[in-house]
Amino acid sequence: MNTLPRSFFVRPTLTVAKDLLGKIFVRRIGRKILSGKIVETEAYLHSDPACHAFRGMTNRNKVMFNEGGFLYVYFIYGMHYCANIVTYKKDVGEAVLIRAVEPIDGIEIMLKKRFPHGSHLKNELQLKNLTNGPAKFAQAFDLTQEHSGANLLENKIFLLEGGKISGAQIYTTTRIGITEGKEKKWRFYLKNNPWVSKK
DNA sequence: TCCACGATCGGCT
DNA sequence: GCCGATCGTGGAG
Repeated sequence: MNTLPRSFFVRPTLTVAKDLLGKIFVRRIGRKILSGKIVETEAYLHSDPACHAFRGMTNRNKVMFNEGGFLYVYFIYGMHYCANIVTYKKDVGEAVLIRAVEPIDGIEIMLKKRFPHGSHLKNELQLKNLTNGPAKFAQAFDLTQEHSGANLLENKIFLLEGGKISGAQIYTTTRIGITEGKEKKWRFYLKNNPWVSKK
């Protein structure tokens, strides 16, 4: 499978948000590999008040002003991290939030990250709860502030071409957890996928 | 300096 | 369906 090139990310953000569905997010920790198929995304454009970059560059959001193909991780609600993929051109300030993935490789490691005090039982509920939400995905893949700014064309955190996704498999709707720009239909997910966080 | 609030989750009713 | 946890951020003063 091919690694996604810079040119994939340096395109209009709504296009990238849709095209990211079905792609494989990969994180290498030493010799171990964690991977999952992206099943739910949200787009954040610089002209949109819900976007962190809306009011210009700050210390928190400066990573968003890179050209497409970098990771932007931020801390939210005093306890969670969320991971985004920077999109479009340098100095614009746009990104796509990864809201959910379907786990593929490294499920045992993800279980330990998500349920450090839990049992070893890998029941169906635990499997689903692994990555069916933006902060759950970040925790399962051990993505924190220190990974913000990572170049997705290097070999630690990167994306792979997955199977083909047709437009008919994609559902388009409004974004979650915001008060401004809530009418915009900039959330995309794969129909009938159990890991999608909210129908 | 201060302070309201958030791209959430999990537990409880 | 509702609510509490918990703190960084940035806008206001």
